[in-house]
Amino acid sequence: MKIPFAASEPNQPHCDDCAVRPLGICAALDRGELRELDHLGRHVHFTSHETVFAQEELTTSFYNLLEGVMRLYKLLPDGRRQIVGFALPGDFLGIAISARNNFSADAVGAVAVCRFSRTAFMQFIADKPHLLRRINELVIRELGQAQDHMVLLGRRSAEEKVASFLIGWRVRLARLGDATNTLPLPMGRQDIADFLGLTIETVSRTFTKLERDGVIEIVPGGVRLVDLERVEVLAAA
Amino acid sequence: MKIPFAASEPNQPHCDDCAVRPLGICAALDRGELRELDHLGRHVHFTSHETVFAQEELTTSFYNLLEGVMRLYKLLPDGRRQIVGFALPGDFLGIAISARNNFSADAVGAVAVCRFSRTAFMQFIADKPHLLRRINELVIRELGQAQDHMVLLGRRSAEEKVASFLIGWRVRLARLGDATNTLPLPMGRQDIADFLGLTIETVSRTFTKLERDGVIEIVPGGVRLVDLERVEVLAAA
DNA sequence: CGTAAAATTGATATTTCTCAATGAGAGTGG
DNA sequence: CCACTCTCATTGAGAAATATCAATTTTACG
Repeated sequence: MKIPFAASEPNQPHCDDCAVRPLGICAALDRGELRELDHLGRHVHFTSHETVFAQEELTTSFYNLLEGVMRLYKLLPDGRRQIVGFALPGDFLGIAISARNNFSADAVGAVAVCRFSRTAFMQFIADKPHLLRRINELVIRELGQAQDHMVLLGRRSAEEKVASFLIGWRVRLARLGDATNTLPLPMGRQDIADFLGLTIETVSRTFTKLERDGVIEIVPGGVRLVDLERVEVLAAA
Repeated sequence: MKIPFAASEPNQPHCDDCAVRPLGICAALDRGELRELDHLGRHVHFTSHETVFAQEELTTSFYNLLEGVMRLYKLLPDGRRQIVGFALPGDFLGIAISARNNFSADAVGAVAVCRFSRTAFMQFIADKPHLLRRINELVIRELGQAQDHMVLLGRRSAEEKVASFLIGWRVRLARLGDATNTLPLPMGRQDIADFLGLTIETVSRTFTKLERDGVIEIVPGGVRLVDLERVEVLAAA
């Protein structure tokens, strides 16, 4: 059975010993600001498949992802889904959002976040130019990734899409310290398909083909990049 | 013959009587800031197909588009192109760009821009929280559009893509005051194709089909939305 | 161990692309 | 003013990639 509601942590930890402290937003904060932030954030847990926030909803909170993976997606009225990104620890969700959410977000596996009230956080950053600049930087980086992804969606073949996905995922995990050629893929095939603009069958067939070609090996819960170089060539810069 | 180099205006106009003054960045500036900006910007003209800046180049300038249309695009090594957006008057190019350009930009027809030195502009905004917030807003809006476009590229049919494009283009022109059902399409079919992740032939066929169905009428230099409602249904919100 | 969900595989359908030809319009030089 | 040429758009026929539908197989989980 699933726990229906997100549980709030009883003993609130401090920013000082936060795992994602050197990542994302918090990296730009000085000692005093961190202390201030300590009072604004609350740790919240979500179980797999729980929705953290939904498209079109009024944005009441911002989230700093501490642990786990989230999928960020948009739905068409007829149910077609496009995943616009996967969030990893250190990613800050909400800055890139106006009064209403542009997309939905839910947990892929267990997730822990640091939640901030939107208004409180807005107030916190309002007159801190260095923080505003930092946030700007982060949003601009996201925009750049979005543009890269447009190229992938609009102009690449299924095989190139899958290869690019693996390379991109690897790079992101590497930045979190997990620098190995065996990639965990906590999201399902359908998620990958909806991220790459493909069907689940095409994703599955492409994985199989890459494995037959000796480029990757499909392992439980992920993939091993047998021939990294070749994956990179397929991803075609 | 084409004029090979962009011509710099001899008599520099003032922000006060700038056509795009109430749009984009400048809308957020007060009297004094505008006067300051007057000294930073230089008007520059480009002729059709001229490149304003190129992908990977070091970003030395920001541009406020005054007149005309620009296409913003990324190229794959093998020449495939994805247009990530079209810029219209009032759009500010550069904020969303880091040290190196994320994409190339060139003129679709004649273009006039107000050019700023990157360093001077950065200095200008550095300690103006209200301006930083405004820029944030604009980048976030762009990111939202990018995410919408991902849905289009990844999950929509050719017909839906074309219909969405027409609706989106109409909305943008309407914001500039041109609120009619006859849309000028200054960009060519290949540009539309590269924006929508289609081939030129598919775009052409889709236009023809929409015309046969009595939804649009293809006119020289553009398209008339005969049955706006139906276009909107096809665009499928 | 049994059941449900997820992934894979196969056969076929459909969409979109590719290649090739034709047609229309804009600008040029005679 | 009229051929001429060039580019761009359209159209057609066939090919290819990916989607769809259906059936297994595998994995995860109680």
